[in-house]
Amino acid sequence: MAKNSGHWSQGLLASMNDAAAVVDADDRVVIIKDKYPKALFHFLVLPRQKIPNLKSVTKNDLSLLEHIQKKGEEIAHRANSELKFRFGYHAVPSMSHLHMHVISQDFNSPCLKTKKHWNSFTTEYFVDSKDVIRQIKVKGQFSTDTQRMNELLKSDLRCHVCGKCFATIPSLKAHIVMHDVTKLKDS
DNA sequence: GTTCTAGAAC
DNA sequence: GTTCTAGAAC
Repeated sequence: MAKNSGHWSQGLLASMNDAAAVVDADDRVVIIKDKYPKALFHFLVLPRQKIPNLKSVTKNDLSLLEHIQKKGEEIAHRANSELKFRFGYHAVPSMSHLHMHVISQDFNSPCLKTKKHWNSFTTEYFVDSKDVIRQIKVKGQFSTDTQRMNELLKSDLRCHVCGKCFATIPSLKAHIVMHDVTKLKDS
């Protein structure tokens, strides 16, 4: 076993080979359930090709990125066609191996516990797949302001539906369950 | 990425 | 006294 292969940041590689985690796969991608889902439905779409992160993506990978998004939209619709979903990448991911999040916008999950969790899915730290693809098309590569992104994670807790601010995670969570996320579809 | 927990915040 | 957050993890 190579050094570091068992490190927590390599966990997605193990999950890709875990039959219990995999929900779908084809010749180019594997789709797994997030081990600690931050919403009712939370999947990760990973390319079989070993791409560490967005920084190593080039124009040669555009069709793969589009395939990843298409497969994500499919699994979301199959999981629940009523809920609003978002499809995108963390600007500064913790886990190695490129992965696109497919996450329903209820954020109703006991695994969502911290300000970092919340802000990583509701601020610009979450980059829509469409915007990643657009940037690769225009600039040929993905770039991000890491320092600014890490500051965004410390932003005040703000409801992603109505914009109201909250002092604590529990008060925010009590608030967001009152929004009917099925009504947000296509908004 | 999570777990654990000290001490801040209430 | 309890809730909640934030930083270390060798």
